[in-house]
Amino acid sequence: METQNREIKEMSQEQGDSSASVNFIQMIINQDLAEGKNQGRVHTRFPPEPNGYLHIGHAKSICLNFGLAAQYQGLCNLRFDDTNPSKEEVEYVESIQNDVHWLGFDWAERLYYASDYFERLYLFAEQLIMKGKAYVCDLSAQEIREFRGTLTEPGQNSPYRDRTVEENLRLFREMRAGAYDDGARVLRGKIDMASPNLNMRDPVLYRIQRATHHRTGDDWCIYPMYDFAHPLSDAIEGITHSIWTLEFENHRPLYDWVLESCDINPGPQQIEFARLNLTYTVMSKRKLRQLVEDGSVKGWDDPRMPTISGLRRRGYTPEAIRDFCERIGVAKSNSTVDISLLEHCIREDLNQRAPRAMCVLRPLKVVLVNYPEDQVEMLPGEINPEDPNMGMRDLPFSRELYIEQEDFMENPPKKFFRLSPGSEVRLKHAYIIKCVDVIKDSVTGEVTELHCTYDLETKSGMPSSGRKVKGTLHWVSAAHAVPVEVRLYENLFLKENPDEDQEEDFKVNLNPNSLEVLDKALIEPFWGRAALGSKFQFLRQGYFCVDPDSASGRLVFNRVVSLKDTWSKLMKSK
RNA sequence: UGGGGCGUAGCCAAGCGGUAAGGCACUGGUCUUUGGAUCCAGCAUUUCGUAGGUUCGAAUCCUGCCGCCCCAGCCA
Repeated sequence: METQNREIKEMSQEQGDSSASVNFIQMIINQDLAEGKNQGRVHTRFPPEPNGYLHIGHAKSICLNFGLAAQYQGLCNLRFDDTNPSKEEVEYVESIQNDVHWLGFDWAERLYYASDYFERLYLFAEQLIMKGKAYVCDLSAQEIREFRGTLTEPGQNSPYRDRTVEENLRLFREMRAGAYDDGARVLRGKIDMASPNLNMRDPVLYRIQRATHHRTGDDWCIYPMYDFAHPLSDAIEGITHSIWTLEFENHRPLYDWVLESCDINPGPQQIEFARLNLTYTVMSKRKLRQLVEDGSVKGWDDPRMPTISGLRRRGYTPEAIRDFCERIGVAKSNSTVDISLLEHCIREDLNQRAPRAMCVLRPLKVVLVNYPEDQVEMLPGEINPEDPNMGMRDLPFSRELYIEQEDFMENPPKKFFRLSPGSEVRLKHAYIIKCVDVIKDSVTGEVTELHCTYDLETKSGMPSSGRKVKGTLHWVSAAHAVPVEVRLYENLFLKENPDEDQEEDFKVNLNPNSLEVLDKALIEPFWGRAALGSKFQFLRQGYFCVDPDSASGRLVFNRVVSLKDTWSKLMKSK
C-alpha cells in the first residue's frame, strides 16, 4: 500500500504535474468522489447578494466555484441571494452578471434567484411549524436580543415558544397575508436557547418587511432570512458543495439543522474558506460604498477601486485576475496578499500581449542642431519584441523632438545612464545623440530646451549602428506627436492595512496622490487613434489602457501599473 | 471567563509520521537599442507560535500554554 502511494507520488512528480498541490476543498471533493457521494456529481454556486459591485475578493470566490465545477466536469450556478429587498437593486444584478461574464465564466441557463423560491420556501416553513420546529414570536427586536443571552450566559425561552401548531400556522399565514405591521412578529426556529452557538438560539427565519422587491414587487411582505433561504436554495438547485467564507463557519450547524428539519438528506455540504484581503486597499462593501458616496473616488469603477469594474477600467485583464486567483491559493487562514502579486500577474500578461508605444509623459524639447530642417524619416520599430508576429510600425523622426524631462540632468549622479551635458544616449529605434547645449529660462533658470547633435552613422538597423552607449531613451517627434492625457495611479491607501486600527477612520490613510493627471503628454502618431480599452506598454514607463473618457475625442490613458524600475529603487534607497 | 476557526520565511502557500515544494518580494550575476523582459544563482544552515510528551524518527500524533480571527442583525 505504502509502496503504491509512493509510486503515485513519484509518477505525478515525473509528469511535472503543475497542479500537483491540491487545496483542502479539492481534497474534500476527491474524498467524496472516492466514497461515491452525490452520485459523483460536483455542483457549486456563486451566490452574491445584489447589493453592490463585485470586487477582487468576489473574483476569488468566482474562480473557485466555477473553477472547481470545470475541473470536475460539474456545474456552477449563478444565484442571486436576494432575500432582503431593502438593500438590493437591479443595477447590481446587471453589473454582477456583466462582471462574472467578463471574468470568463458562464452559468449557461443556470441563472437563479432565491426570490424564485419564495413560495417553496414558505411551504417549507409551514412544514417546520407543523413539525413543531418553528414558532411565531411576538417579542420585539430589542427583546429578542435581550432573551438571546450573551457569549457566556445562556438565553431564555421566548414566552411564545410553546404556542400550538395551529396557532403558529394561523399566525404565520396572517403574517404572509399582511395582517401585521413590520417587525410585529417573526417566525423562529425552535432549537436551543442555551446553545453555546448563538446562531442556534432560536434564530429568526422570517421577518415582516414591507419593501418593494426588485423582482417580486409587492407580492410578499414577509421575507426569509439568509440562514433559512440559503440551505434550501442550495438543496433545490442540487448543489453538492456550498462554498462560503470563514465567517459563516458558525452558521454551518444551522445550515445543517434547516436541511435536516426539512427532511433533506443527504443535503449539500457547506465548506468555508478564507476571504481575500489585499495590501493598501479595503475590501468591505460598506467601506467601498463610503468611498464612492463621499467622493473619495469617482465611482464604483474608478480605476483605483479593487472592484472588478475598477480593475477592468484600470486595464487589468480577466486572464491576469484569474492567474492571480490561482496563485494565491485557497486555505482557511486569514491572510492579506501583497498587492505586488496582482501587479506581477498583469505585467506578465501584458508583457506578452501589449503593443509597445513611445509616449513622453512630461516633455522636454530637444533640437538636433545638425539635422536638416525639413527632413522627416520614417523609422521602423517592432510592435512587440516578445511577439514578432505583431509586426512593425513606423516612427517619424525629425529635427525637433521631445524626450522625458526626467531623462535629462544637468548634474547627474553616478550611474545616471541618461542625457546630461556632453553625454550620449541612444534614441530608441533611431540615432545616438549628444547633448551640446542647455537652454534655460532666463528668469526661473529652468531647463527649457536641449541642443543636441545626432550621429548619422548610428541609425538603428544600419551595419554601423553597433556603437554602444549606456542609455536608451524614448522620444516623439514634435511635429507629429499626438497630445494625450495620462492618468497615473498609486495605491488608494498609504498604509498596508488601512483597516488595522479599528479606532480611527480608515479614510485618514487615503493616499492624497493616488491620482496624478498629466495633460501635456505626447504619444507617437501611430497609436494616436487607439481604441477604447486597448492596452499598451509605454516604453520604459509601464502599461497603459485607453480610458472610456476618451470618447470625447482626446485620448486618455490610465496607467495600469508601472514597469519594474531598478533605477528609481536605487535612488530611493540612497 | 462560552463556542467555532487559524498559527510553516517580508507576503501567500504545499506538506497529512521518514528528515521543509512552489510563487511574489528581495539580493547578486547574465543578456539587452525598454535601467523592462529573459536566463542563472542565492534566499526557513535541526527550522514549522510555544513548552513538554509519544516514537528509531514529529511541521505532521498527544497535552498544556500563547497569539490572531469570527459569533450576541428581524443583514448576507
